Amino acid sequence: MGRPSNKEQRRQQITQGLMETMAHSGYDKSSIQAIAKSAGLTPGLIHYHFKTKQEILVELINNLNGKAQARFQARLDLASTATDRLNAYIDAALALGDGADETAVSAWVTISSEAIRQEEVREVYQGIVAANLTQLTTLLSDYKKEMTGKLDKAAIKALASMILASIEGCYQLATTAGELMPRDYAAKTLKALVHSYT
Amino acid sequence: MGRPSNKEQRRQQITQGLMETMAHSGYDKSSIQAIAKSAGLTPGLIHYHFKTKQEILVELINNLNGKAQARFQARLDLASTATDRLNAYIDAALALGDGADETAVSAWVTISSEAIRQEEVREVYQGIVAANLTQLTTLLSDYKKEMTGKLDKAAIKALASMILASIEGCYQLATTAGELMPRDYAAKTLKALVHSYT
Amino acid sequence: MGRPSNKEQRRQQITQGLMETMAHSGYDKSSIQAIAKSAGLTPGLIHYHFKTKQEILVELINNLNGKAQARFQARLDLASTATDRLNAYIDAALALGDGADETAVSAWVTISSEAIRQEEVREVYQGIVAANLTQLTTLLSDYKKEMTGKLDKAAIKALASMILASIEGCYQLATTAGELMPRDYAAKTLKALVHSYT
Amino acid sequence: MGRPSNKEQRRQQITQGLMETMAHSGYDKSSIQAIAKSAGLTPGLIHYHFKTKQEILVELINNLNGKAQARFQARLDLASTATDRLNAYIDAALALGDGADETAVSAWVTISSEAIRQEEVREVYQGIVAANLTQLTTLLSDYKKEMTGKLDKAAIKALASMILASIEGCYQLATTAGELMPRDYAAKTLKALVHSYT
DNA sequence: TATGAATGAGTATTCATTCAT
DNA sequence: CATGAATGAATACTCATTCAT
Repeated sequence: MGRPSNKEQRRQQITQGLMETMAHSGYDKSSIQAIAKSAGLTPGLIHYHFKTKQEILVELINNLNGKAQARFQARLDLASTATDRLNAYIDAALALGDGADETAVSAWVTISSEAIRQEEVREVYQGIVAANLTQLTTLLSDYKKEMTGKLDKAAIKALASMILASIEGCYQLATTAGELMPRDYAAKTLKALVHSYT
Repeated sequence: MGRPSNKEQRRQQITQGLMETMAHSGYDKSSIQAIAKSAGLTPGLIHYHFKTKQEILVELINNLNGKAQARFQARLDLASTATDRLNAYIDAALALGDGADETAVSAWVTISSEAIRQEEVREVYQGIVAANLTQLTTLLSDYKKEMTGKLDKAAIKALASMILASIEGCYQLATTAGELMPRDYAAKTLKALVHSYT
Repeated sequence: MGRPSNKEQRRQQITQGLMETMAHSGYDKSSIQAIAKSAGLTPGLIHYHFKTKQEILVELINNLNGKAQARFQARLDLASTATDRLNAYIDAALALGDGADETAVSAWVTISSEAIRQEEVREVYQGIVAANLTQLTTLLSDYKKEMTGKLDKAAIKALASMILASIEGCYQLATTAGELMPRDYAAKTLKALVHSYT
Repeated sequence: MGRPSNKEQRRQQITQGLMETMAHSGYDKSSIQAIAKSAGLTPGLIHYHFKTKQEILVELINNLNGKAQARFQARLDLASTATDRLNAYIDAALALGDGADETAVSAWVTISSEAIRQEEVREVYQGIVAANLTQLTTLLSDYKKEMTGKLDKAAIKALASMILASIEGCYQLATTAGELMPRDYAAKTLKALVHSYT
């Protein structure tokens, strides 16, 4: 009895609203009123579903990460070798056409920058970075076995870090200076570098 | 007659003030009040020397870029081969101990993110990106000749872009998740990747 | 659902607040604080209902013009001849006892002066001037027919302009030097001048 | 000994500076810095010659009035009859081509409006209004004798007031809605009205 | 659930005036 | 006389959050 709950839908609407405003206005300039407008809701309702603005941000971060993981998993299902799996990771991160979902990429760059100053955001963000480093380390270890590469543990960790850094850097340059970048260079070049190295 | 000018000194003080507050509070939260406090000046005086807050930011960007170029030039003077010169570039960008000047690096990451939303900042930022791409392309072309590498023009452009992205990504991860990163991995790993590739 | 709207009432309160402060402090000195106080509201609420201070001013101009037109219409209903109608116009403008609504008159003088410097205000103000010139021209044409006057079109236009100028001038002197002016001279003298002329 | 004083010249420069900025920015927006710039001087020097901003305004009012009187006197020298003298007054005020010295007229309109709110300005302004009323009353009395007009003292006072109001109104409309006004209507129409009336 | 009115603290910017040189 | 650095108070406008309905 009573109307069916729409909490989940509303929360989705709201995080999407934040993502869109944040993509071109940044986090600070994404006022609750602006988010509300972008989500087609009213300011009061935002605070009915989220206690604070930061709470929306955290949920958005997790949403974006979830989608990225899903993209990776989808490609993983088609991969049979360790090389395929490593490529799947890089492609899932970069092969979207270097900015397929421009809004999401732009929002992610902004999130990285918010991680510098908001403790709680930093924690969530670092959790995601740590998870990705682990994931990449595993992928690289398997890959090394397959290739009888000579990398030691430290080198693998360093390589994983550099791959992650490159990906984040590509997001950033795609957002801030996309016009200056070559077409579709990112995934291809990164894969080539990694494969030549191992 | 008249009081001796101290404009240059004051402008320096102010841009440094912005750099420091921006490094841990971001641009929006770097209020004129905060900048003033950090610079040991009064808010009114800030606006006596700079018309707008954005003007301070633009000057800071140019300052930081100038220092980076100076670091590169210094290393360039010691380099004799094309390989040395390429290494000099990467080292100048990354070998500061992955965050020697943490404040400047953190400020730079924030600047990249501001480039998304402030037109004028974007223009300045893109100018610097373009200049660096050109610089790197030249370095890589020379390097290729020296190594009889097989890279074509497009590949060189792509590699230059990826190197720049990696550097920016390293700055970002150093700032947002420095604890998770290996010690001193950045310059070493990037150089290794590039050299194995060519 | 939701709180009942009181937008119209609040906007009225606010424009009245501006009118009062503007009448004796001018537009620039009518701070949002001052308007808020005069309206019995908080500064934040002012900006909830009006985006900018200028928007309040524009609404006030239209309000004042609306009231003036209403006064004229009321007198028009009682007028049967062209002479009556012309008198109705002048009386509606001036016969309020040369300052019956001193506050409104004073605010209007200030508005005229703001029209010099604020583009948007000027446009609205000129629209009202133009409408009044048209109105007066029609009144004078009818009046001329009734009186078999010898005025040509250009003379009527000039006369309409002079009547309007005289009215505005009366407002100004009433506000700035009211004590020096004779009692109730305005409507009577202007009507006499016009009638003797035609 | 010592350099020759340039006080008078400096004061002139400064009042002219105020006149110019005030003409299109109003009094409040005419900052000392803006006046200084317009006068080709420095802010500090302004306050060396004038204690306050208001003092500049008062001197400007007197300057403008002085010039107006001079224009009238010049025409008066050519006038032989009372009619000529009355025309001389109106022409001196209005025949400058309805805005010959646009800047001065615009500044004067602004001054009228400042008279509403600044006590000291109002006093000076009212002094000028009073002097003009007296002047006009005398002119009209003489004129009446010449024309054996039937105006009583009260009517003359009322007429003088209306003439002054019309002049001020013409200034105002010339400044705020000049494009809407007929060419050179002002002096001609006002003289015609007055002469038909007496 | 939902609306939108209301608030209070905060922000960039302006400016008359003072004053060291 | 002259410069221009410096200040402190004021101002329009923003916004997360609360709350009456």
